Amino acid sequence: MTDELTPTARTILGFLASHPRSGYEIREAAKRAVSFFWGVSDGQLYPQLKLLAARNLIEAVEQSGTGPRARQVWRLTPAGHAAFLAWLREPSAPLQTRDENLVKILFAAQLDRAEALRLIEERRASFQWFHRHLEAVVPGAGWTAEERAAALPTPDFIRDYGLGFARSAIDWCDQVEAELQRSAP
Amino acid sequence: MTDELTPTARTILGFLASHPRSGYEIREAAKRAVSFFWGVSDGQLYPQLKLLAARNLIEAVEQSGTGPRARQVWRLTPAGHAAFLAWLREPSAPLQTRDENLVKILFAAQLDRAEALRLIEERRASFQWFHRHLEAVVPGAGWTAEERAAALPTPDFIRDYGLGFARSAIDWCDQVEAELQRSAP
DNA sequence: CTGAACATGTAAAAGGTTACATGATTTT
DNA sequence: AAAATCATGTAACCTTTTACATGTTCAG
Repeated sequence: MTDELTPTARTILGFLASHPRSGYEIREAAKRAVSFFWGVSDGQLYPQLKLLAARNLIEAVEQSGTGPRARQVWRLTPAGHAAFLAWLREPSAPLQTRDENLVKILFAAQLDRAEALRLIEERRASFQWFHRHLEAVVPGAGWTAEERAAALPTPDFIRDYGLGFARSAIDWCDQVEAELQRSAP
Repeated sequence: MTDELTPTARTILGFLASHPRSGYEIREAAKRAVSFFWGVSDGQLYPQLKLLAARNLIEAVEQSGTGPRARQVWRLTPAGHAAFLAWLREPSAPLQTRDENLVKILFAAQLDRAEALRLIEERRASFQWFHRHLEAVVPGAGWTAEERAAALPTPDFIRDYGLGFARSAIDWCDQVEAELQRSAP
């Protein structure tokens, strides 16, 4: 019985902190809010819900479900709420990304210029797609009543973070491309 | 026998592409060049080297080692070089990051303003540390002769990418902080 | 002579993704 | 009537991390 929760379990606590939700709702909310820097897959979500329930951090809400497979809504217990706050107050783990595409760029010197350029174009296209996708997210849309009523528009913060990242990455592509074209005229 | 190589195995091919190295040298090179967005741990490195050798993608170079535990230097076989090039030419996997810290920010609306501010300060400190660390990396230092002789300074590209990211993240912290302070004067 | 850096490895566990399986309800 | 979406779950697999284990060589 490791005392530590997994990152996914902590995220689940976060989504339940504002109000009760079903597994499916957590999944959808995660997709909307954090899909680009945080994935929650079914294979983790439902087992972790059971695990959190076994630990008394969440509990099932009486369900008004219709069929035999009705959706199960969960809410935080007082212990769960305490665990959630403790998590937010804990020192954060250092940032760690894994981007194989950058590794490719590192080795691009071994391609000829045309192929190296193609690699950068591909990167740019990917970042531009990301940027467009985030721009299409209307701030405030799709939030629950609680989220909209909150003093801080934190989902917008996350969106801004993504937009800033995408912009800086696209600029970087431009610079690298310019240098590639300068290197062998 | 899955035909696919793991990301770590592909990275190893990349480091061997310019010239032969030992496992230890790959580890050190990876630490220098990509540690912030790509980790290579011992527990992966050495087994993957054996696996690549078993697949005939790399081969042991005659070692002039002294002791019973001499370092083993590896080089790409022709098949390994082909696999390396094929990888560079493959379409890239979409970017996927996992940053639990951003998840915390998403839920920061449930803290009072002082605690939310603390969360942002912590983020900023982390990004600033990252930025300082990259600034301290002297472009071109620690490279091998081949790397320095290459037409493209790709390790510098990676450094620039990191610096751009850090700058945009720090700016974002400033903006969020300003908004937090405006929200409840 | 002691500690740091060199150098290679193994075992276990943790965590996540993918694919599969099932069935209800709603929309077209 | 078919297709999409809602909704929950399991099993297998893959990859990575962590901790452990071992021994050498060089510098202070």
